[in-house]
Amino acid sequence: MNKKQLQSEQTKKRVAEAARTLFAQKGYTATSIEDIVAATGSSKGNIYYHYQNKEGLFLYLLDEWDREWKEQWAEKEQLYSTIEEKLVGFAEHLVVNDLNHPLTKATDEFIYSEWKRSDVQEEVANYLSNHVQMNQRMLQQAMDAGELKTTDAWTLGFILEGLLMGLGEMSKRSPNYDTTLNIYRQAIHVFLHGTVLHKPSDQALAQGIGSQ
Amino acid sequence: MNKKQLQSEQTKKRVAEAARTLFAQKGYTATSIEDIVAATGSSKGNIYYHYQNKEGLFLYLLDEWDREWKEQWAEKEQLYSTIEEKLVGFAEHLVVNDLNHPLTKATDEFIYSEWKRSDVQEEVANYLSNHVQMNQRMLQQAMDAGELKTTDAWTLGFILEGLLMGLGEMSKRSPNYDTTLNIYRQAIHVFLHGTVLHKPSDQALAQGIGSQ
DNA sequence: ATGTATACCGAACGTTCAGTATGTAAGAAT
DNA sequence: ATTCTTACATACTGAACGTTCGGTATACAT
Repeated sequence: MNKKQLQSEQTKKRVAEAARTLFAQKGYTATSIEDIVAATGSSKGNIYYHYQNKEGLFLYLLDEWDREWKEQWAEKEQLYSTIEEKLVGFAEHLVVNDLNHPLTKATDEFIYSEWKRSDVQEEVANYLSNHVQMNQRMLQQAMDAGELKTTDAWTLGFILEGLLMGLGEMSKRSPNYDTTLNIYRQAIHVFLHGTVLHKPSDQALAQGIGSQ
Repeated sequence: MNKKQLQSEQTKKRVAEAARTLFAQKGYTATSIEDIVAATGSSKGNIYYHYQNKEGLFLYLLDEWDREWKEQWAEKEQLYSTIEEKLVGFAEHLVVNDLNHPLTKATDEFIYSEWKRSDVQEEVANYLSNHVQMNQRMLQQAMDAGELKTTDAWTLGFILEGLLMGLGEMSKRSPNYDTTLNIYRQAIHVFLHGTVLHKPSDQALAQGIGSQ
């Protein structure tokens, strides 16, 4: 690694970090290249030297994020044994690493602003599909272990993903950390144990015993 | 009502309808006032005569949508008796009236593109809060009727809203109607009955009876 | 018949912003 | 010592778009 190459790499990172901060603060569209120029002291031409374009710069940041996210969860996952622990841990991981990540909102904005472009749509679909499959594996394991009712694991994975994504969507608006964490935990509980009241009489009747 | 006023109202509606179609097809940002001009044959000045600005025009469309949605659900709700029927009906209503509504994506785009503006954020928060409260009432009724376990109805309403919103978010990408409807129904089932396998031994032990 | 408010037109403006063309200096290669 | 390449700077382009505004036509009231 040359002295020159080293310098170059550093400036590239400097740009990336400044961009991340700005995207987080102002959003994707509202952050202009000029803003990044002003924040880095670097020049416009230089940014276009290091990154293909504005979108490329943003996608670079998303890649970094995804990589880190996966690494961290892979480490954490091993710590849990039962499906309940695992799901709660997963929910917590989401709250900590996604909900509070600076780029969540900017990413949503980016996706929806470019929502017509098929390549973006494809990538999002891919990302979701991966997540659903991840959930599916997790749930299937639990089914095989006799922890969960045996049903279609893919559908269940889809529902779990929907639940967590929806909670995220809602929680982005109200930034109370403890409440959010609590809601996520309760949501996992609902996912596992449901909400209907099993009247003693019902169970008893089903088992051929008198009520009460 | 004058002949002139009538004409005026008609053109206003003509603009609204053309705008709705265009917003649905191209999204909010990508639809220019010029596009609407071209589609209506009306002029730019005329559009600004009838509506405050581009945003005002869009919000007008959202208002219409919301009004219709509420009316239709109010009618439907009376038809159900148990909470299970009601929730399934609710889910179906969402799939039919929201997921397939032309403005869903454009609305998301609009919200995220204007996500910095506090008034927009407030309105969204309001909208969500209303929905959660709606769910809360529904669930509280079911709790009072002994259909559901008695817990915090607000949290449960929040979770339900999250679940449905997340499923919507996911289903927007895969437009298979039947699959979507099926997933929603199963999601309601999970919400009500959970996913864990109640081993017979567990229940039996809890009740002090031998297994099987 | 005439004044007036309403409905509508369309050219022009001002601004924003991603992207490019061109220049240059310093380090690396020969 | 020279040439070449890399890394960065400056100035500029061109297009898009929301909004404004001076003006016109039409229906209605008096």
